[in-house]
Amino acid sequence: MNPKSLPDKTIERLSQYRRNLLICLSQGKHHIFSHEIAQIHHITPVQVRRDLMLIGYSGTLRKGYDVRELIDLIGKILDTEQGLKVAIVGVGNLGRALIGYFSGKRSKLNIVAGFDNNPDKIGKIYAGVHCFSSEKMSEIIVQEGISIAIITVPAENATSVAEQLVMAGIRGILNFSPKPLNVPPHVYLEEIDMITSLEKVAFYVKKHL
Amino acid sequence: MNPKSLPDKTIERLSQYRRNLLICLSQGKHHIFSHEIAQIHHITPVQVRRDLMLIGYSGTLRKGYDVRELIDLIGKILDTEQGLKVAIVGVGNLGRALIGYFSGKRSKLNIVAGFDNNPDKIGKIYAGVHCFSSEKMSEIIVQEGISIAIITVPAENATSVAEQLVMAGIRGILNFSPKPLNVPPHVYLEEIDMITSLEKVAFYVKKHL
DNA sequence: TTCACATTGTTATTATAATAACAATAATAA
DNA sequence: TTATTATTGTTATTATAATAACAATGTGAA
Ligand SMILES: NC(=O)c1ccc[n+]([C@@H]2O[C@H](COP(=O)([O-])OP(=O)(O)OC[C@H]3O[C@@H](n4cnc5c(N)ncnc54)[C@H](O)[C@@H]3O)[C@@H](O)[C@H]2O)c1
Ligand SMILES: NC(=O)c1ccc[n+]([C@@H]2O[C@H](COP(=O)([O-])OP(=O)(O)OC[C@H]3O[C@@H](n4cnc5c(N)ncnc54)[C@H](O)[C@@H]3O)[C@@H](O)[C@H]2O)c1
Repeated sequence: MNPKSLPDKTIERLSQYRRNLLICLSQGKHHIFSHEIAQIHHITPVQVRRDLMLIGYSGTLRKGYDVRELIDLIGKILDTEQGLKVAIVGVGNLGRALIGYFSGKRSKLNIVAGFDNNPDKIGKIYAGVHCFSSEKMSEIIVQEGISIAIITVPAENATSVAEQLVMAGIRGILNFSPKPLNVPPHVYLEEIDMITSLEKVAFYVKKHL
Repeated sequence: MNPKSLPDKTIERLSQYRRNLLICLSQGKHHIFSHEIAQIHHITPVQVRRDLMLIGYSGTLRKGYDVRELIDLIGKILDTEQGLKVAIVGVGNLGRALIGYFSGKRSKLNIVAGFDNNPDKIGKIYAGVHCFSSEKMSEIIVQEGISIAIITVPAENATSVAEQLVMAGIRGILNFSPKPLNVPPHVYLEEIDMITSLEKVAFYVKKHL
């Protein structure tokens, strides 16, 4: 029940379980077995039960898990009650795609601002998200109490943007630029490196060629 | 020297090393120490040396590693000589951003086709990449010898698209849809789940709040 | 009632990755 | 020349994650 000690990979899977449990619920499915959850995610039932054990959730023998209860428990672990505010820095091709994708989806994670240094973009609204000048970034982050930032600026500006974000009090960063970033320990950093992902696919394709 | 046995994480780092080594080279830096590579990626020098040991590369004592040689060796491991062809299925917001991002960058991984089922998009060219009807997908994949596919269709269509791709002989898939896919063992699958990544950031932010 | 068994929950083992410890050596300084 | 040191290369240890083994138990069939 102590979320401080949950394995990283379990956190990832909880997020995925929840998404698909919500779909189950919407289809009128109220109970689910570990092997059913496993099948959806292409993992083993043991892995599922172990994850649920770690979060202290018990199912009913021969009846499985209560979908609603499980969704709620995962929410208690992953979400904060009031939700967290998110900003996107760099409203370019990827930034705009992400705004469209994320905004309105998660009730507990709201994109409340975009920042860009291109005058053409400043003042515009994308999928309901206002794009501000990056000069006002620190100010707005503090004012609005934004705690998470998504970095989608070109690689050459990613380092300085990250520094500004840290200075402004951001607590978590999701970095899409291929530039490795360095942040102090109190800031959580997650990097999505699509070039590496694609090259990895290529490597394994080559291997099995 | 046997690339069959390289750890997955080493493969990822090799891709990243190479990218930054190319930048070093372009800046006229011809030799580099393990602690310099480490600093760029915010890892330990030991990790770097271990990776290089695993690929059988030796540096020179007190002089470090030859940047050019290292880049070439990583290329020998990650790339195929003739390169591999890549297709993007789903030329929507994300698909188009990716086309713009990837095309023309990597000489050994070329996006040679896009596929969509929306008539408005079929026949159009995005950043030099022709968008074809998804009905012609199998045909063109076989014809062109495309071995890698990037899936950027809506979740509800991801499963059927993946099946078609496997049937057409695709050997590696990079899936951006949040739908977990199932592919036979001879097809390598890499999934990028941005919702999970963002929720993970939120979890750790909450934890340290 | 009793037994079989489907399913959960937990512990033990193994696999993978990261870190630490240390051995080797060539360049430099004394 | 010899000692020092910066740096590489390798082995040993520890940490993390996945898998396997198995114990527990309520349900329903016989
Ligand atoms: N496009 C993709 O599909 C894709 C995929 C993977 C990674 N990336 C990475 O994401 C980043 C953005 O890619 P993109 O294709 O959207 O590029 P883009 O050029 O379309 O967008 C970048 C945006 O950032 C803005 N910007 C630049 N410097 C800034 C600063 N200091 N502060 C605020 N805004 C600033 C620019 O004005 C522009 O709007 C890059 O680092 C790229 O490597 C992109
Ligand atoms: N937009 C993002 O930033 C983002 C981020 C993460 C994940 N994703 C995922 O990527 C996928 C695409 O997102 P998007 O925002 O680009 O959506 P989108 O609606 O803009 O694009 C989807 C495209 O796929 C095409 N399509 C639909 N069914 C198809 C089929 N069977 N064959 C071929 N083409 C088909 C549509 O015509 C459309 O052009 C979704 O699964 C989404 O969950 C998107």
